[in-house]
Amino acid sequence: MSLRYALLGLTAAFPSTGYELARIFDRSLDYAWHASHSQIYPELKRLSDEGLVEVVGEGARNSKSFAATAAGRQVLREWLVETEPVRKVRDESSLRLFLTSLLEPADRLTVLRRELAHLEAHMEELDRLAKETASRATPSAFASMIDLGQRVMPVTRGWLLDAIAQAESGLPDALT
Amino acid sequence: MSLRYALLGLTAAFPSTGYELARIFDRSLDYAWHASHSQIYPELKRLSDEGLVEVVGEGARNSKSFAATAAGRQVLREWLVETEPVRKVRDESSLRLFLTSLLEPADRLTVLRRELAHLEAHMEELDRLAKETASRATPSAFASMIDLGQRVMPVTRGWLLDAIAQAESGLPDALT
DNA sequence: CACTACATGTAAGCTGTTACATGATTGG
DNA sequence: CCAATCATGTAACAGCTTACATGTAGTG
Repeated sequence: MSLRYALLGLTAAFPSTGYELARIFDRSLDYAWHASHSQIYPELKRLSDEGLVEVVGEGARNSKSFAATAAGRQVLREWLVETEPVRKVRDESSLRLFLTSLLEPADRLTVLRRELAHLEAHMEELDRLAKETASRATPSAFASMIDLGQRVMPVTRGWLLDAIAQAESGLPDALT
Repeated sequence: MSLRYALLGLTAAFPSTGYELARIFDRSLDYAWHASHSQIYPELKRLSDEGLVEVVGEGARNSKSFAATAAGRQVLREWLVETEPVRKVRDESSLRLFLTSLLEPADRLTVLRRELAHLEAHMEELDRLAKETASRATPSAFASMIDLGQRVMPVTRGWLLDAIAQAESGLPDALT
C-alpha cells in the first residue's frame, strides 16, 4: 500500500506524469522507497479509477499529468495521521553490511570498500541534488529528505571507515 | 533473493531453527531486512532441498536446527563479493517522514511526535540488545549492526526534533 | 539521420503478507 | 489446568521485478 500513498503525496505536492514520478523515485526517494515505472503506471491507473488522482493536463508525447484529488489527499492524510507506524525495512545494503561481518578479512575488505565507494557516490549525488533544490522553488518536503540523507550518510560512512580499518588490522570472524 | 542470503548468513554463523531465525529478524535485523516466519520456513526447505543448508539437530517440540553447508557458505560469499550493491530501499518510516512534510502543521506535529516516540522506543530496545550482546558471546556481526543502529538513530532523532520544532513554530507546506 | 531521453504500457513469474491451522512445553 | 511461548507449516492474495513492446521529440 505504501506505493499508493507515495504517489498520492507526490501528485498532491505538484502534478506529475508517470515518467516524472519514476524519476523522482529514482533520484530522490530511492533511499526511502523504491519503485519502478512498471509498477507506477498501473497504480496511477488504479488511483485514477478510484477517483484519488485525476488527469490535469496532457503534454507532448502522449504524456498525462496526474494530481491528487481532494479525496486522494484525504486518504493520504488519514493514513499518515491514523495508522501506527510499522517497521518493515528492506534494505539490501544494510543486510550486506551485516553479512559482510561474517566473511574472512580479505573478502570483507573487498566488499566494504565497494560499499564505501557506492555510498560516497550516493553522497555526491545527494549534494548535487541539494544544490539544484536550493536554486529552484522545490517543495520543502524534498529539502527535508535531502537534509535527512545528508545527516545520516556521513554516519554510515564513518561506520564503514571504522569497519575497514578493523578489517585491515586483520581481525576475527572468518566464515571459511 | 536477499532472504536466502540472510538465512545462509545466519545459519552459517550459528545453527538455528526457523523459529529462532524469525526472532532474530524481528529483534535485531528488523532495520536491515524484515521477514516473517511464513516466508522463512518455506525458504529453509528450499535451501535444504538445494543442499545449501542442512539439518544439524532436532530438539524439543519437533524443532529442527539448520546450518549452512560448505556449498551454502560459498553461495553467500559469491553473492557478497561478486554482486554489485543495489539501492532498492523500502522503508515505510522514511517514506512517512517525507510525506509528513506535506501535511499542515497540526497534523504534521501529530505524526512527527508519534514517529519520534516509535524511534525512541526502538533506540531503547537496541540499547537493551547491546547490553545482552555484550554480556554473552555473540558473533561480532550482531555487535557491528547494533553499533550502526546506535550511531544512525540519534541522527534521525535529531532530524525529527528539528522538524518538530519547525512545525511548532507554525511553518509552511499545508496539504489541505 | 542516428542517438538519446522522453513517455507509456503489459505479462509472466517471483517475493512477501495475512490469515488460517495445528500441536508441544513451560510456568504460574 | 490455563495461558503464554515455543514451534512449524500452508494457502490465497497482494506487491514487485524483469523482460518485452511501442512510439515521440529533441540534439548533434
